[in-house]
Amino acid sequence: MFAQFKKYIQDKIKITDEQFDLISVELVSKKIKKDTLLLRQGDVCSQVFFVSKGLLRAYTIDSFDKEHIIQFGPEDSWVSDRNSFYFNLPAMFYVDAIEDCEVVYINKEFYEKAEKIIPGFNSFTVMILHNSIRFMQRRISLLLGATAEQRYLDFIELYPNLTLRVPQWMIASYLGITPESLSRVRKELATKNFKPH
Amino acid sequence: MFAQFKKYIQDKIKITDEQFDLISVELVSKKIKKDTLLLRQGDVCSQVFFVSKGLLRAYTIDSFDKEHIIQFGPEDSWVSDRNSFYFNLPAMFYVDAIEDCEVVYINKEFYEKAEKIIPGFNSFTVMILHNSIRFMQRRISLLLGATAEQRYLDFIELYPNLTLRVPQWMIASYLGITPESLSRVRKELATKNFKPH
DNA sequence: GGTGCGTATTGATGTATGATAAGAAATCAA
DNA sequence: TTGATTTCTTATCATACATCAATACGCACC
Repeated sequence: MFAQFKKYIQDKIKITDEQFDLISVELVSKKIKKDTLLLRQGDVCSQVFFVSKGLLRAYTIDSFDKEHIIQFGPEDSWVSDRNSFYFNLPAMFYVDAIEDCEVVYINKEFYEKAEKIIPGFNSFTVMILHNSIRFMQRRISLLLGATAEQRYLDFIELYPNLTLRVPQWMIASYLGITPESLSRVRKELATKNFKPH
Repeated sequence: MFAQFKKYIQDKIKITDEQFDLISVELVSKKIKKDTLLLRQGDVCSQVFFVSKGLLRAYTIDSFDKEHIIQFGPEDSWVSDRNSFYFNLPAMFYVDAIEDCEVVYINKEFYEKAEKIIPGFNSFTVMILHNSIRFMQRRISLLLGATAEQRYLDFIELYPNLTLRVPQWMIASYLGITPESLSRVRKELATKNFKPH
C-alpha cells in the first residue's frame, strides 16, 4: 500500500522496516479519480501529498478568474501548500488530479512521530524543503528574465515526460502564457528544426 | 556584536545565554560597506547571511546581461542562495549590500553545533525555510497572474519602508519591469489619487 | 456513423510593457 | 558652489504576448 513511498524514503534516509511500520500508522493512501479536488483555495491544507502514482497539479485562480499552475506533481513528488500546512493559514492553491492517482496523505502527526522515532528524519524534511526552494528559485528567475520560448524549453528539460502527459493549455498555464501563444512558440521552434524527443 | 541576532533568535526559540555563547563561537559579524559583493553567481554559497543592520539584495543576471532582483534583505532577514548553500552547488544569485550593513555570517558548522546543543533548533530552521517558501509562493503567483500595477501595490504592502530606502530602478527590477514602466505605473496611481504613505 | 465537446491551430487586431532617447531632478564629489 | 554622475520622468516608437474569432482536429458517447 505504501510500497512506493517506502521505497522513496528508504532511498534517501536510513529507516528500518520496523521503524517504517511504526510511523506508517499515521499514513493514509488513497486512490484518486482524475479531476478530483484535493485542496481548495482558502481552506487550511492539513496534509502533504506524496504522489505514488499518477499526476497532481497545484494551481491558483487570480482576480480575473484565470488559472495559473504552480506545480505539476508526477510520481515520487510532493505536493502541498506548505505555507498553509505549516502555519495553519488559508491555502493559496487548489490541488487536483490530472490523472487517476495513488496519493499518500501525510499529516502533522506523521512528522511528529517520525521525528521522535527516526534520528535524522528532521534533516530529511530539511532536504525536501530545500528541493522545493530550488524549484521555486529557478521558476522566479525564469519568470523575471526569460522569454516564453526560453521558459518552454526549460520546461521540456525539467519535465521531459510531462510534455506528453499534460494538455498544452496546462503547460501554457504553467509557463504564464496563453495556449495560443504556446502554440506559436512551438510552431516557431518547429521551423527552427527543434525536436522535443 | 551579535546582540541583534541573539535577540531575534531568542524571540523565536528558547535558548539560554550559555547555549548562545556556545554556538556563537561559529559566528562572524562583519561591517559591510555599501556596494560590497558578498556572493558571486557561480560560486558555492558557503554561508547564510543574517542582516542585523542595513540592507542586502540578492539578484541574478540573465542571458541578456540584465539584473533581476530576487530578494531584498532588510534588518532581521535572512539572505542566501539556499540551494547552493545546502547542496554545495554553484549559486544562481549575486548578493551585495545596498546600504552599509552589519551582517552575521552563518556557516554549516553553526547549524550542526546548534542542532546538537539546542533541542528544537532544527524546528527553528524548518520554520525559517517555510517563511522563505511563503515569500516565493506569493512571488510566483503574482508573476504569473498580476499586472505590473498589482505587483507594485503588493510590494508596497509587503515592504512599506523599503519604498523609501530603495531606488526605483531596483524596485522595478524586483517587480520584473523596467524603471520606465514603473514610473508610468506610479503616474497612473497618482492620477487615481493613490498615496503610498 | 454522426453529434458534441474539449483541444489545438491560425489569423487579425489590441494592449501592456520594452527600447531608445532626451531632458529634468536629485545625489554625490571635489 | 559647481560640475559630474546617477536616478527619474516623459515622449515616441517597437514588440512580445493577449484577445477575439474562426476553423480544424480528435475522441467519447449515443
